Amino acid sequence: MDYNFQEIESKWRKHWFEHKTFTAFNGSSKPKFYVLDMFPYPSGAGLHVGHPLGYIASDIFARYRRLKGFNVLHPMGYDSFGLPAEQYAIQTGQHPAHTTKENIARYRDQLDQLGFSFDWDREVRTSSPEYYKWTQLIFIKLFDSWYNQYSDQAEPIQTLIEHFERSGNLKIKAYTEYNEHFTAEEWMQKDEKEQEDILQEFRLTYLADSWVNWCPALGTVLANDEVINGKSERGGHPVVQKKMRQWSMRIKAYSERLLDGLEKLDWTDSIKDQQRNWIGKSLGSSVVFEVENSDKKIEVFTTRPDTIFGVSFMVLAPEHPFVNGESEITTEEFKEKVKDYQKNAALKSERDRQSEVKNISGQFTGAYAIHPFSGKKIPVWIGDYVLASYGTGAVMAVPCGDQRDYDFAKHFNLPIPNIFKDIDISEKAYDEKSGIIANSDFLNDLSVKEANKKTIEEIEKKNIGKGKTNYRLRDAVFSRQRYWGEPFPVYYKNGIPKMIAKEYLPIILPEVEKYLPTEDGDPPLGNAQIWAWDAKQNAIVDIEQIDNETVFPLELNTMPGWAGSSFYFARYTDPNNEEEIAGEDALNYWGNVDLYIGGSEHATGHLLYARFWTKFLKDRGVLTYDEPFQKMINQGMILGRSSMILRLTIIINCSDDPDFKETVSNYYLSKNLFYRLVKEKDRISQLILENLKIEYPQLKSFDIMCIDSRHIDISLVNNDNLNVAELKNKLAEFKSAIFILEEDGTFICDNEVEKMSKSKFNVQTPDDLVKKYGADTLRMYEMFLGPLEQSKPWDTKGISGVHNFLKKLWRLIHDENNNFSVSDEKPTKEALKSLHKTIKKLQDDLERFSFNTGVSAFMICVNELQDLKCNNREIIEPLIVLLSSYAPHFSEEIWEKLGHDAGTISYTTFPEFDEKYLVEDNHDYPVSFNGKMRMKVSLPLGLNAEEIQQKVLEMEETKKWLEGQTPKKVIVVPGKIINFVL
RNA sequence: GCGGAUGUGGUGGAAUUGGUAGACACGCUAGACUUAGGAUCUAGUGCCGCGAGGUGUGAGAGUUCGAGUCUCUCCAUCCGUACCA
Repeated sequence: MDYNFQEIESKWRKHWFEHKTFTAFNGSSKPKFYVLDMFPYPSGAGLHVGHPLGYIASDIFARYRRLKGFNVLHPMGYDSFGLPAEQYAIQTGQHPAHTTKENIARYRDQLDQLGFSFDWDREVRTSSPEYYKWTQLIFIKLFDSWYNQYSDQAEPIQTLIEHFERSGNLKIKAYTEYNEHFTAEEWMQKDEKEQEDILQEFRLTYLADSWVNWCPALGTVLANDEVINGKSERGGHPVVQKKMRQWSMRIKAYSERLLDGLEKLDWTDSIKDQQRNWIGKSLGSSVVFEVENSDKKIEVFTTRPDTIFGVSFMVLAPEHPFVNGESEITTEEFKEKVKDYQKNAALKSERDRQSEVKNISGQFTGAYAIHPFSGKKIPVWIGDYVLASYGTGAVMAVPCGDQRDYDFAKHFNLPIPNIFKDIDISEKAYDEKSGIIANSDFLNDLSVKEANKKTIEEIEKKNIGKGKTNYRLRDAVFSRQRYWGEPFPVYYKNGIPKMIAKEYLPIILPEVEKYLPTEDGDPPLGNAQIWAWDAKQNAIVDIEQIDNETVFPLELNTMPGWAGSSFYFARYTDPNNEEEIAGEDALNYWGNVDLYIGGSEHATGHLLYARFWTKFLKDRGVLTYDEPFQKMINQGMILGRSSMILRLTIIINCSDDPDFKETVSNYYLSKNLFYRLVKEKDRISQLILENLKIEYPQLKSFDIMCIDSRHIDISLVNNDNLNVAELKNKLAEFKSAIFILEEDGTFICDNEVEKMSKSKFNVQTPDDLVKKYGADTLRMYEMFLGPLEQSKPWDTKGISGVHNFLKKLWRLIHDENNNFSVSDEKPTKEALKSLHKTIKKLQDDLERFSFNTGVSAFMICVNELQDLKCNNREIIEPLIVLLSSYAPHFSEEIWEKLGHDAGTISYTTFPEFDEKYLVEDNHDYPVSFNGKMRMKVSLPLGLNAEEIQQKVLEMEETKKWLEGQTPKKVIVVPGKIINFVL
């Protein structure tokens, strides 16, 4: 073999490792550049070919920036807390720390194989105590903060307490949903518990009974983004609503800043829009409706105050306080019916409610509200299309202007007053925000926009509401009933949560016997024996010692997966700092991430939470920037090609009794036979019969009942051809299976393109390909596959093309005996042109992250050099430097052979592009007549438009095409095109 | 429903500011070398046509001397999200 990639690659991997070639130093006269990948969760399946896609891209870019003279930070780590390790632990009893360690080792091996230029000295693991110490510290800081809306930032809770002590909460403008007022005296009279209850309304993390997505199968609570279509993201188990005491993050306080911050980020519109929608800002107004014969007032939020005269009924969420418990407004007559309705609604999980979008349900409460302007009586209903968790949990229904209200009104025969001038609402609601308002007292003849403004003015004048902004974003539940996560630095003194002081962090995850919840339904940490806090000794002690005097119970929940990943980017900049998350110098030097590469699936999870924490940490002086990721590229998913075999379920009859039937389901039909099953039924049936007869000689009749498909391991399949013998050998269940083959003796599988997953047996690991073609080939091939941001099915068909390119280049600079050989002669003009064209193309491609066309540029260049038989040092050397970001091992090898110090190619400089080599004496102008290209003329460069026109008009060929006509106009773009308009 | 994308040969995909559509690669066809080829090299390869030529970027219109690219309408596929008042 002439290009011995295996030898070359292991040589350079070793060299880089031993020489720490890619260590990044804090502080340098060079400009900085921070390239970051979303760190992986180290799953048991190892890396598949989709994982490295983004890493390869970021590595190419990091190496490119190094050549361009930047001090590059390019770290890697592991998001190593998570559910799979825990579930594995539940099944096998293996400690998650153990499996996590093993998985990380495997990941590291696989990553190393690919020649990444990570600075491994900066590795972080979210599950290591040295790291989660900081996660715990941030939690404490959040607890110790409130959001001051005057300064528009988070501030220490102490300042709020001082304020309460001085003047109560009357003059404060804080982010909270607490709406009672107290004076300084009243504050001082409250006991510790009462004070803490109030403070919890302000703290940025707080305990609350909240409706949570409870997953009975996993025995845990899930965040909204961990629930997909009413099922858990992991495992797909059903999720129901449950009220639990949970830690929550007051992310809502940051709604506006999270929205604003998007403006200055260089992210795709798609992700920005997803975040905008998630935050869901809407402008409108609150309006208070009095209730007849009651002192209760129903507050609603509406984005359409202009439609206030179209209100014909009101709807409360079934969970609304006014239809529950003491403050109930339901009349005696309807109490029973309302209770029934609520019971039914509560039984429905979120999923059921969703799937019943079209089903309209509701119940009249017997109560009436009073319209604030017309004074009319408005019936109050409850209905589950109104959500308790959005707005005030109550709506003023305007059936003529909102389709849902319209449907509700039609269904329950409620009036639908029309308040739009010249609009027909007999079929459906008119929900456009335009038109003229009618039948609306003081709003008549106003446009929607004017009426909106006018109504808010009137509402505010009457003091029954005010202009208001509402956000869809909800506070993030932060507790998980799991073992394998960060423990909270929290203990409970008589039910009051207390933070453990910074000096005693980290609070290390205790050992447990079982990873399942306890019998009482406590989280797994409830199984820990050594899990109580001695507040005097400041130490974790045995739970037996709990006396609630000096020894207290510790929090049993752990933190969610997104905790550790919300600040890791900052930790990389100063990973060994034991005093702070990162020192000021490191923060100031590296700043935020310049380029972040990862999947778009984290749009409303990780990417939102990381932004939230960053803004918070900036407020509290921990970080120096308020957006973590300046530019982001979202790589597409690499899909797998699954192979499936088609299974027949056949009913057979082997006796004379027609009712004596048996079912067999171990017959498999080759794909092409299956597709011919309809057309050539008899022939295929005959084939099946022949096979059946072998096993059932007594067979009288048979009938195919159904056909289904089963995933099988793609390693047993080659070009859709199943290796039947190996399958039978490997899996016992197929030992006695019958495979009905094609005429040529093969068994063809069906296939489908879908997400790679262990359960579909379609995972392609990079290992085999690295073995067969080398890491450089795989790196280039993954880039060559197509635009980085596009999802695409994995397909190895084209890999030989990329491999050939490297072989070709190798041969170009080696003689027949595989000895390195370059010419020291001056290169030809053509060769220089080819080189400089490539430099320019490559640089442009890299700057716009077009990695696939970059690979093509190399191929074109090498093809040209091969045609020119050019192996001049002056061409090869810069070309190798260009190539070093894509194919680092190959390039290092040649670089050394060219006489440079080993391992120095990464820190040489990117070749300078010189336009002079591209300048041609002549340019082939396409000449078109009326826009149609007819001929090409070669003209010297440097002529102006007029001269070009003159020259072309004089040509015989031109005259032929003009056929004696005089052109109306001649368009000449020097260096580009000549067009005659006839 | 709403939001975002994407539609180009047999296939993956190029075409950066409107200026020679299909670069590059796979595949395929033919040939050379070879004991052999899943090695290497040469030529060809959008479609129709012997050819001149015609035609061609999901469909239809428009702007322009000129449109894959800009505008409008529609269709298809994928992703995200969903009773948000």
